[in-house]
Amino acid sequence: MATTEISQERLNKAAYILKAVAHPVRLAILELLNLNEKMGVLEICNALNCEQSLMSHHLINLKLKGILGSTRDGLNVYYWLKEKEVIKLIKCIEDCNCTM
Amino acid sequence: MATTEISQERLNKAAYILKAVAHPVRLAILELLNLNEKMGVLEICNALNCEQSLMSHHLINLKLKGILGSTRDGLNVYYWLKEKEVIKLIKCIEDCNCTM
DNA sequence: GTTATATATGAAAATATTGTCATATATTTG
DNA sequence: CAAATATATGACAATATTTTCATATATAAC
Repeated sequence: MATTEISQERLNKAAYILKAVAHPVRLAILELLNLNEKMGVLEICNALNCEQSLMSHHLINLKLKGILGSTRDGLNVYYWLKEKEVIKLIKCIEDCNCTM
Repeated sequence: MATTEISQERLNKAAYILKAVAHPVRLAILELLNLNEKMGVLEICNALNCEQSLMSHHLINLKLKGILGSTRDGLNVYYWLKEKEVIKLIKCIEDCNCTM
């Protein structure tokens, strides 16, 4: 073992959250909700040009991990960015000189 | 389209880099190399209890994306953390209240 | 050159994620 | 209650990632 505390559980959690975010559509959702406070599902679908069912899957995925919150108001369900910290991840990558 | 510049290409790149990092073993590699400057492959394998061939795949993956650098010295190949910015990603997640 | 050691490679199997589609549920309106 | 609209769900197909294994390559020592 190495000199440091590289706990398996901590790394698993970090990877789990990173995976949740590591998808172009989900990143777009996060940025959108960072700008817009609260949005309905169809509104998000239209803004990101993504089919409703797929969008639901993505939204629920992010909600399950505590990254988004949601509330129903009549027919609509509104989502918002609950964990604003994740926006930093995106900013952070923009500072990287990683290659594609 | 939304009010903002949510460029597809930028999001694809961000997702691509996040995916590279979003794996417990690769996260462990990054932390290890953040602490240790330069390490040989077997050294990393032993520290992280991971089989050689699998480790090579991970290391080459990270190198390809510009996150690690490597150099051969005799029989050994040494890897180092080239893109230190990525460490911030891990720190960033630790500040999150995301659930597992 | 042969042997030993370290690392890389490629194919294939195992597993996980993503996308699609049909349909279910929830709510509102008439 | 029936119809319309918004969202969620679940199964399955498509695709991508991860792991394993056998083997290749590189270098060093003899």
